[in-house]
Amino acid sequence: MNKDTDAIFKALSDSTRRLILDELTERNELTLYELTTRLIMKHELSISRQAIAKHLAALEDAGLVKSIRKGRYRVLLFNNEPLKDLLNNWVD
Amino acid sequence: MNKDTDAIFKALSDSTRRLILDELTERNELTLYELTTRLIMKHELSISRQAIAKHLAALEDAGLVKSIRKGRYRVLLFNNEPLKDLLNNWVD
DNA sequence: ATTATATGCAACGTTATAATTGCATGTAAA
DNA sequence: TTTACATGCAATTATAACGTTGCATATAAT
Repeated sequence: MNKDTDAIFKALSDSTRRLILDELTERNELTLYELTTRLIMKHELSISRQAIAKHLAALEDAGLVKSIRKGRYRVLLFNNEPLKDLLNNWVD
Repeated sequence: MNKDTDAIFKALSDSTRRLILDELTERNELTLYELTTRLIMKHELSISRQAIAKHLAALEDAGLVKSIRKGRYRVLLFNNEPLKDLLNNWVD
């Protein structure tokens, strides 16, 4: 019942955040800008850049996304490590 | 992005509901009454029976818990089927 | 039948979450 | 050094989630 686990499940509970993870799985190293346009264009999502940035904050808080500054861009990296044993208590 | 997936992740996003799943994993076939006393006594949770009933509704909605009436009791059964391939898109 | 027990249902208040808007900062190109 | 572009931060609003309270229903025991 640790705090990290809670952050992970909370992060996964939103469909937009899961979509972000899907995008990052398909094509790692997206910038926030690229991600935003992809979500809006490709997935016809109507959402602001700021809203996406908040979702990313939640994902980073859970350790599911890392981000590094590259020039004026912020590059996003998916980290699935926290997911690996997440359901092991319930699924064999 | 289907509705079921959303219900499952939403169900898992609450720590009390995860605790309920833990209890049902440890000892299947609990009645709502037993579950309530266990959560309150054993885990020192301060929560009403009605609140637990709502959590169970969420878990049932996600297909994670089944319940059957037995006399005046409601017996709860854990079903981990919906969890089995839940993270497969992200974890190998 | 009456009483006790286990559960169901609905209205309400409080808090948390998602998203927007507006402005500020930092970096790159002209 | 302007100007454009990508991102960061803060205040606000709207909605959803969690929990409580009060009452109703159903089954079992006396």
